[in-house]
Amino acid sequence: MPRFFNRPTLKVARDLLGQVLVVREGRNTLSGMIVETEAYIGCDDPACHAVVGRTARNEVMWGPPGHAYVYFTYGNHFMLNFVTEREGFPAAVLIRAIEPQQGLRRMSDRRTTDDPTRLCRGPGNLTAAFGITRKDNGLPLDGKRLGVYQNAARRPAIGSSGRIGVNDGSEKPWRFFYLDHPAVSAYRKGTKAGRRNVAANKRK
DNA sequence: GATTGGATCTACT
DNA sequence: GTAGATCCAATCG
Repeated sequence: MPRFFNRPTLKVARDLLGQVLVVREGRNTLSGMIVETEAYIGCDDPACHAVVGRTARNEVMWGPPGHAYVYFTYGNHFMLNFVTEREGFPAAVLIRAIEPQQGLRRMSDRRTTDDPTRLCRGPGNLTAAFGITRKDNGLPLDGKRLGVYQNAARRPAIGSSGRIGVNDGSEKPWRFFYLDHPAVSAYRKGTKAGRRNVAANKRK
C-alpha cells in the first residue's frame, strides 16, 4: 500500500477514485467508496499548505507516503488527506466525497441527514460522518484504524476540474471525480471553481 | 499576546 | 445568494 502512494500525486488522486476507505472504531466498521479527490503538490503549489514551509501543522505531509494528514479549518471542519510521494516531498490528496457503504446508521447519528448521497458529500461532511478528527492525524493507512482498499467494481467515467475553495492555483485541473455521481459535491456553482466544475461535468 | 483568515456547511432570505 | 458559526495556526508586535 505504501507503494501505491509513493507515486506522482495526480496519478494517486485519480486512482483513488473507486477505492474503499475503511475506518474501524472498536467493533464497528465504517466504509465507503471514494468518488471525489483533489491533489495538493509541493511547496510551489500556492494552494498547498506546504507553501509556508515545514511547520508543526503540515509536518505529516513531508513524511513518508501512505499516512493520513488531518487538519482543522473554518472553525468547524476536519479535512482528510492521504500523504503521497517520497519522504521529504510535501504532497497529499484531499478526499472530498465518498459513497457510504458500511455503517450508514452510525453516520446518520453524527449528521443531520440519513440521505446516503448527502452523508459524505463534501470534505467536512465525510470526516464528520466517519468520526475522523485531529487524533487521526499522522496515522498510517495500515488497516488498524484507517485503511484503503482496491475495489473490484468497474470504473465509471472520470472528470476533472479546478480545485474548490482555493484562491491561488484554482486554475489547475487537480480535482478528480466520477461524472454524474450523486455523492459528488457540486455546491457553490456561483464561484469560479464551481462554474468550471459545471462546465467540466457537461463536457462529456 | 493579539489579530486575521481559512482546502466549509447549513440555514435562511 | 449570502451570512454566520466557530477555532486553530500563522504572522506580527
